[in-house]
Amino acid sequence: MITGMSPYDPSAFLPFAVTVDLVVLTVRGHALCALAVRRGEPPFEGRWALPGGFVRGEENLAEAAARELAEETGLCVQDPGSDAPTGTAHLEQLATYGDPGRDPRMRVVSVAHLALAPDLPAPRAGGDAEGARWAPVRDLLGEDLIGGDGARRDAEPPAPLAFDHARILADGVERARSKIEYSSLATAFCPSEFTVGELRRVYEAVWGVALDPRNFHRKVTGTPGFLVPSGGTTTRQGGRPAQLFRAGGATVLNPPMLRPEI
Amino acid sequence: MITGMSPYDPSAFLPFAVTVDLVVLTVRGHALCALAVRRGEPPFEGRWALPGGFVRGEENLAEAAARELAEETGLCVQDPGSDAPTGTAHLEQLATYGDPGRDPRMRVVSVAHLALAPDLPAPRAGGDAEGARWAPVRDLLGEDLIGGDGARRDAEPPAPLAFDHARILADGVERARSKIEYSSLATAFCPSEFTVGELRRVYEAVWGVALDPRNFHRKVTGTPGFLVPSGGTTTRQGGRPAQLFRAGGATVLNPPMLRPEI
DNA sequence: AGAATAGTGTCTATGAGACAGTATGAG
DNA sequence: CTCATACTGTCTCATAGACACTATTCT
Repeated sequence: MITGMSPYDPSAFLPFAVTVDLVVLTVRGHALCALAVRRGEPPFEGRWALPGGFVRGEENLAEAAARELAEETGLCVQDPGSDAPTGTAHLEQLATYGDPGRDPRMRVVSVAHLALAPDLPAPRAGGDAEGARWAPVRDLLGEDLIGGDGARRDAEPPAPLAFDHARILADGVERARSKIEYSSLATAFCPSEFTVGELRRVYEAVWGVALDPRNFHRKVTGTPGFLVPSGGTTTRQGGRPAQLFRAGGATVLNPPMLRPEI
Repeated sequence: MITGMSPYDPSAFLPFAVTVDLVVLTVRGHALCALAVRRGEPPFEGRWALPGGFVRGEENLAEAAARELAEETGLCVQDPGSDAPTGTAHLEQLATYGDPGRDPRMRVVSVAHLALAPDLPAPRAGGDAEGARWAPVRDLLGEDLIGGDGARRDAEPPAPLAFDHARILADGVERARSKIEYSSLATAFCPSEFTVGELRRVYEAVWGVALDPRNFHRKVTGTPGFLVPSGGTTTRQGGRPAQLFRAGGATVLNPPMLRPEI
């Protein structure tokens, strides 16, 4: 890493603050939602932001992100062996943002992480944040201004997120939309047992499209390793009882579940 | 970014050094190669490493990566408008590595970038690096120890890369292998004009497989926006003259060019 | 002529999308 | 009964992979 400088110039080393920011996504109702915290201090005081915090001296980036996630939501990172009381989430590194001036106070490089969680937990405000909530992604990004399809007429004007968090959130959402195509990650949005219909509603919420229930059923049950029947059935959605499944061992989907174009 | 700490703890802010490391890939002969520089100072003195350097105060991460790339190779980042003399390359952020102890001297967070370049330039050592070379990825990663297929019996023992650069390189290679499936990025390995056969050899080198020339031709010429004929022909590969193409405007390939499994 | 590469055509298996039709519960 | 959801089956079209065949150059 400290190689290839020409000429070698120690004065080029200047100290940065390094933080982790979290894009925590879940599906509530029929909408893709993200965790937002209200800022309790300047800059952007009172505005919504992504949760995050400094990386500490003894932890690596993934550990810092997992710690922040636990502080904000109580969620533990999915890890076979450690049984979590409140729920488990998928966590992965997203991208790093380090433009000069993205934080007016100092030079901050933020390593954003993406977390996918089931709907179970109620958000809990951590520490100095005055509040936390699950907000529909379309509200946070102000995507529905022209929307002819999504009928939204809420009073709340979409105050933009603090810092460059709108871009980070957009990048995280696009990563999630893309990854559930060719991986089994959509099950991270579901509780440990779920039906094919519930999994389909996850795909519909993340992609924002309607899917054919019959073709979807044939596809996901036909992909080896994606779903394993857990034996039980449920009728919590109404209608004929549906078979319950757990996530199978497969992480990569072959063939992929390509989202319909436009 | 500086939100959600509980309790708010200014002492948690400790200074990091932030660097960019580069995974620069090209196709030489029939092998995927990466740019490696020899370290001229401890730690890991004399060992091969990825090129990289500190992020300066006034530049963002992409600018720092582009500057390092130009210093090491003379390549300019692909950008319609700016005509580069030595050649252009694709550049994108890869991932960030920040484990404590990855650099024994201090806490360093490295934002790795991935660059894809055509074979034109000879590597030029920058500044304090005592040398630079294009090395086959399989040599740098020591992947060919058991290889029954790839006949390699070179004298050079694969001394592992310095720091955690082997992992960074592996991540970059995997990103490149995956991205040429569903994007037109493979053309970044080609000169401005190229034949279908040359493009196929790029895919074969990156994936390490043999592809059917006839199906490949039908596929790439049938994907709209991937290739546009430039009018000329060439016979530099021997055999019947081949039509020359340029990269089309499409960045995403639909349908994708899926690599054969196993 | 023979070797090498370029390019076209043809067959087959597989999967996606559209949609008919049946099964089983709640009210 | 009606309605909602679950599930199965069938048809058609597009595409991938395998491979025969022709075209054009070089040695």
